[in-house]
Amino acid sequence: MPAHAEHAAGGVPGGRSAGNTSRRRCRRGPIHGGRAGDDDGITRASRESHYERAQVQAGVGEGQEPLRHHPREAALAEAEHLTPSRKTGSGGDMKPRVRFAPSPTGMLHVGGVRTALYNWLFARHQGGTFILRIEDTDRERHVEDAVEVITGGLSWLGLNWDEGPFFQSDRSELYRQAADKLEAAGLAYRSAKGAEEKGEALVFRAGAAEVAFSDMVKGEMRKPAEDLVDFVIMRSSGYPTYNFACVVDDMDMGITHVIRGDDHVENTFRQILLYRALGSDMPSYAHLPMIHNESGQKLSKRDGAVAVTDYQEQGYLPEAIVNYLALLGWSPGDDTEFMTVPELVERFDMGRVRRSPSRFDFRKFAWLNSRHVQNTPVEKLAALLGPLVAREGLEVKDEKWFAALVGVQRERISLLSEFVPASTYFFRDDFEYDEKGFRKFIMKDPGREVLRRVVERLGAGEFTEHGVEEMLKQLAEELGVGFGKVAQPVRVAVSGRTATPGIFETLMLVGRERSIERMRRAVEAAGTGASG
RNA sequence: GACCCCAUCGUCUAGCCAGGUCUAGGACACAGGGUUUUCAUCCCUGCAACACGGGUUCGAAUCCCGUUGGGGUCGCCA
Repeated sequence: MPAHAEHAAGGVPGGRSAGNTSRRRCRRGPIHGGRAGDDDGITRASRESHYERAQVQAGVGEGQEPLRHHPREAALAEAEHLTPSRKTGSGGDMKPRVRFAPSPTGMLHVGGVRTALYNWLFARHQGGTFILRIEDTDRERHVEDAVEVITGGLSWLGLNWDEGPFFQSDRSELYRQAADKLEAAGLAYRSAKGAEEKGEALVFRAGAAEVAFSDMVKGEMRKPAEDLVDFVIMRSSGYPTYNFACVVDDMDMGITHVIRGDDHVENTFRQILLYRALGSDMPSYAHLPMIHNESGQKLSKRDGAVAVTDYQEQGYLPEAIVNYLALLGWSPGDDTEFMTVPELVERFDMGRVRRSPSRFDFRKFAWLNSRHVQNTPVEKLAALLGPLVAREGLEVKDEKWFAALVGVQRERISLLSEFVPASTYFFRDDFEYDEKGFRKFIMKDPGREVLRRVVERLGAGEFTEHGVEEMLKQLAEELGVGFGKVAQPVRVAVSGRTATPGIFETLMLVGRERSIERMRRAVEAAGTGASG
């Protein structure tokens, strides 16, 4: 890993600076006038030149071009240049390098997952690199479990990373060096003001220049100098603050596009100041709108299920989570909503990300999950459901039988967790009868009569769906009643419920012997008037 | 409060940048109906939105300004 100072000062090819500089220069003119790589960065940076550069970059002064009319498109157009065809210059690999940089809090939040997903989709769509970096500067002392929650969650979702995970806690030297350079250049000063403990923090001089950037989703963003104040970059404890570590790392890792939640826009202004001071061009930015809860606020732990593991437990499929989260703030432009992961990768486009926040809608999420459940091959679904069945103490004695069961229940559940409760009577005989159903279909005519005759005939004929169908239909005819009058008593007797899969499939799944036993038992219960 | 961002059915959204083809399209949810052995699926129908006010224009959901509303950020947290 190259030391960051060399990287910044030398304009090392392969990093972000070489390619972006020329791009910016030709596309933006003076507003974001290229300059990184033209000088030695922090080694020669005096405070004045820092400010001058900033002014030029910010478009302050006479004869400047007004802001682009469609800044968002400009930012997007720039991102488009990161295509293989543009690779030929001396800049080396021009493909985007993005990162997901969560802090190890012990859970992977859906908002974080959405951020990770958009980074991942952006990278995969363009053939770029997706990097995982753990932001553990010092607050949380590197809890191993917390990291596994993140890596495990991303893996489960299929969001594989190409580099990392890197840990900020392992990179102190890098921050130290960068901080020293800034201090030596007079761009930062020591101060004990507001110290929580003894000792001095290193404070960065915000300077007197406006900061502006073109966001890929929000368009032109700017902040006047007077709204930017000095801020701490190195704590008195010797650890870097978030903004500082983030910039140093993004530079060092050659991050070309920073894609994160828009709760970071204020940080972005400060971070841009740091790029300038460290003599680097800045990356492109995409600030994603927040995901809100049902009351319209930023989704937080208080809103119930927000961790991926919560959804995992409730029986959401990873592809459904990915699909739903992708749709929260982005759409492909036509009416397509159900999409597989490869389709998402194919169609994802930062230019179609919305600027306004969206609410998390559990109903639609569940609906989408049901679509994915139905789209999942039976064998795969059976493998997923097996453990859930075992967890309830139920036993799968026959894999083929289980696959058949999964096949009939697949279209009836939207969450995997619904499978077991909906299927218990297929596993065990000690179910109770639905009170109303028992009275209506078994106590009343022709309930008992139907069951007596079915018991007689079921033992004899061919026990196949077709054979049973013939038999039951003939019986309905004999009794001069509709088919429902025959099917419902059988259904309640065999399952205890009024709603089950098709009666023939249900009978096949329960089996001949057990079906007969259950119907006898129902007749008996009806005789004693007990339905329990 | 200051600064920043946002604003189409209850929700997710298409349309907006390149104004007319929009009596605003789709989806979820909801209501009604149909298919059907129950459930589910499926099909049909319905309900339901351009926040408000100005301006520009022959013409505005689309462009501009303002208002209102909502959100975000204001840490030696990330």
